[in-house]
Amino acid sequence: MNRNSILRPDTVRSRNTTAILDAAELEFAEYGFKGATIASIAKRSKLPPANIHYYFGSKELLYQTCVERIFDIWKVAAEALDEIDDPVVALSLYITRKLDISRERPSGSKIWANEIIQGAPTMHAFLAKDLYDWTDSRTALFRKWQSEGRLKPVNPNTILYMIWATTQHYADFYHQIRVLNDGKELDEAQWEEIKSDVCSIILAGVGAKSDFSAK
Amino acid sequence: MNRNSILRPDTVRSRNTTAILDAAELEFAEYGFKGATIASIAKRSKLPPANIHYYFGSKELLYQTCVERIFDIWKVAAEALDEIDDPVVALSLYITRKLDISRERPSGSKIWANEIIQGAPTMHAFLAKDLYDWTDSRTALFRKWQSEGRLKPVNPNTILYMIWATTQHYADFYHQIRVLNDGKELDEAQWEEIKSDVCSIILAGVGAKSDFSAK
DNA sequence: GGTTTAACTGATTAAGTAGTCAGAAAACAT
DNA sequence: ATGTTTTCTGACTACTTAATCAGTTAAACC
Repeated sequence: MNRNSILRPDTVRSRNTTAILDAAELEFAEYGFKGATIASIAKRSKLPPANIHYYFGSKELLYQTCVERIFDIWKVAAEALDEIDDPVVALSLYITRKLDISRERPSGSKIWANEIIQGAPTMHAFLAKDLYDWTDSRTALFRKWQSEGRLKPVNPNTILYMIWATTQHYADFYHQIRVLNDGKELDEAQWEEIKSDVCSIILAGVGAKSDFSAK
Repeated sequence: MNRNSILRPDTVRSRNTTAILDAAELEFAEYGFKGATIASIAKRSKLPPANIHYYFGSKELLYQTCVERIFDIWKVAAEALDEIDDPVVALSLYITRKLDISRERPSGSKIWANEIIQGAPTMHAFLAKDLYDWTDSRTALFRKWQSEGRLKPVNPNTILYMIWATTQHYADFYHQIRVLNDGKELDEAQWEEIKSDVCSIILAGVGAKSDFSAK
């Protein structure tokens, strides 16, 4: 009955739970909670359906475990805005990290998108508490920068939303981007160009300036 | 209430098909194609489930009709970039229109998001043909502006993606935005501020300049 | 090697699910 | 009124779904 084995070595249990979570992440990302099926997750993970209930108890609990795993990854990117007092460096680093995550783990972003579209039935508490507080302290930082003339006076929330929207667009809408890229995957050089262009547009857009005295 | 009454007057048929399409739009937006159920759409539209099959034949056809109705609305916004040769005016108008649509018809944007997340099983032909061509001609226009020094030299696709991502974010992620707005709906003044800030950030970000000779 | 405990799964259940269809009800024509 | 066509729907079918559970296999321990 024990769960939550994001644990050590190469036990049968750890291998199976990881395989199930990986499969579930793809399935939930593609079809949302309602549209996903245990049978399909079982097939993707090459395990019998009953095994999934054995490890996770229910579809709901599997989903929650999936979501928690995503949060852990996103928290790391969020730290970029925490300790750096230079808007140019802080925003560039945050945007770059978020784009890296969109590239490497698009499923996480898609699950989040599905959740919010559906009105966040599962994540509502997280939104209203953790994300609210985080956003609040970040917009306070933006306001400080604005008062120092290092950021243009626009609504700080709008700045955050634009960064989230744009960076996650490269995960959620990757299929569309690939079609418009002549059906080809984005290559290394293109990803670098995207990072550079998005940073350039946002930084110029919000009028981000490094501290003059430090220059 | 009854938008887009494809059919004439106030017949039983037109009232019912509209009620079903409105209900279906909400349902598909929330749960995607797989997650949506005929029974739930029937309940939303206050009609018996068999009636939906009577009018639309199948879930698939209902979905397609839904999607077509959305395209018709989006095409209007797309025209903003068609005939205006001033990047400042053209981009402002396009962004403003897209934000208006996100506010008034968020379901359309959500259905689109769900479709793309799932790899566009239904809209793929539209993506690869119509959207591809439209995007191609728009990015050509951006390149022309760039050669005239009226737009910063960044990848034109990135500019479009940022506009799409940001404007549609206010539809797809409205729930999150509302939570971060202290649980309150965005009011008229806030929407105006968003339009103004988004235009300001994007225009400054891409270095949009009106034609000097015309000034 | 034998006993206990944990890991697993095939078969089944009960609750949805899209779609069908015979025929009722309404609209229309004469 | 009467007959005829169109519109509509309750009851049904065939299938999918999450979840259960009895029973089997494998591992752990002594």
